Amino acid sequence: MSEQIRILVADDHPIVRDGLIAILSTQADFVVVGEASTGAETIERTLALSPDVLLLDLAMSDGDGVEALIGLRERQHMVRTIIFTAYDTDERILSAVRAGAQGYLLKGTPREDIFQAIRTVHAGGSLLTPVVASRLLRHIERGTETDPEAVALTPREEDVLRLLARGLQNKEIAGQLHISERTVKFHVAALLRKLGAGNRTEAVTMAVQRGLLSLS
Amino acid sequence: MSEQIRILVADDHPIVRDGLIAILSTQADFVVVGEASTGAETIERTLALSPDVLLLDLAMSDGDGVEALIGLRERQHMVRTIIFTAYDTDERILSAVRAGAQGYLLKGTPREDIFQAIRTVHAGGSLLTPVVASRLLRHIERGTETDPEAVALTPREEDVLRLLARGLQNKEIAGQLHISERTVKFHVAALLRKLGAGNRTEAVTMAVQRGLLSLS
DNA sequence: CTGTACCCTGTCCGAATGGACAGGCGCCCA
DNA sequence: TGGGCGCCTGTCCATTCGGACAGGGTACAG
Repeated sequence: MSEQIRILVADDHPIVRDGLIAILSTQADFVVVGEASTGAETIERTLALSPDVLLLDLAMSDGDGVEALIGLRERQHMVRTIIFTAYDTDERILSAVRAGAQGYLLKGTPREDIFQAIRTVHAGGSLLTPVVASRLLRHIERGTETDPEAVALTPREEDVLRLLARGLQNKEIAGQLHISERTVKFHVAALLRKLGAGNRTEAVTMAVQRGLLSLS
Repeated sequence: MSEQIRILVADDHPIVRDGLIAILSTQADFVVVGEASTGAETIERTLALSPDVLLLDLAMSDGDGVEALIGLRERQHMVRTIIFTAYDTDERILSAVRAGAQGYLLKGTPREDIFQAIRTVHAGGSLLTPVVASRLLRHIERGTETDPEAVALTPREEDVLRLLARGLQNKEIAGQLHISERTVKFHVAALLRKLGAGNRTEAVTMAVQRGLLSLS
């Protein structure tokens, strides 16, 4: 049994964790060594347990799964990681891959494919579905960091975006952030340009679709 | 063993189904008699298997879990139903309760509470978390159907809302729907009024938050 | 020190937005 | 045969939005 793959399951839904544990337990070469329901727990348990593979949900209650992954990388912890998410449109998948995830799985994936994915990643391989793979390829082909699909918003732009989503108008946003209305328009214009949106409404929906913004 | 509660699990994520089956199987008085991954399957299997309790996800790949429930009610099938969803802000929860669901559970619910909920509902009780319960109470206290929280959009308004979310402006929406720009403004105004939004951007985010619109 | 990125501010202007009037047509139900 | 509702259309107007000019300040890396 020394060949078993030691797995840590990180997801904020008990059901999903139980589901993963249940189906992973049917495989003789898998053993789930721990669970985590928050980003902080994920870092802590990974450091403590040193699993072979980390199954990580992007939507953790205390912030982002990507943050947890970046936190681990900063601590030089190179656990092989599979992102486990409900949507393949989530921009954060790309962020996660950049942060060192070896692959990702949709929650709709058949269980056999999940087993195979874990074994592949554990064996040193990586695993991406066509959608993500093609987006990454566009990165490589262009050989550039300036990918219109992968915009990096500045902190201030995120502030404006958040208020934009709440339906505030420029003047109100200016009041909230203690800046002039003109400056708000400056940041809004930057958002439209970076997101490729034609107006503030489209900017908000596109940001949501890319996982840059969550409507709480 | 004739006292076992026969359960049908409907969710479009295999993992969630497996998770439910796994934890439900630990209870001697539960038996999962079937699974469904789409709304159509849910109706079909419920009619075929007549489970005691239906665990139903709101987000089914082929449309709405609520639709499946309404379809069952139209066929006079009164299976006791628990909605199983990730968000408690979803307007569809209220729709589901109106369609005859006895309760709902968040996917973040601890497994013991899930067991208890199933037994409660099977025993003829109902089960609502404080958030949903209070919203329903507001319905009853007001004794009215005109609940500002539960707006009913007309088909045309939904058309406009969908295009609004894509960032189209009035003139473009008019072209898409083959109506005048003025009429678009009429429907937009109706949306703002019904949703209580101050502008189109807020209307879109509020609609998404209430489950009236999904950003595909 | 020079470049670069981020943040902030201004004026001017055409276009889009949303509200306040007002009205017509078809359908269904009491 | 009303009345209600959904859907459609119009004009007028104040406000908002977004772009096209401009520019200045700070912080940090090479």
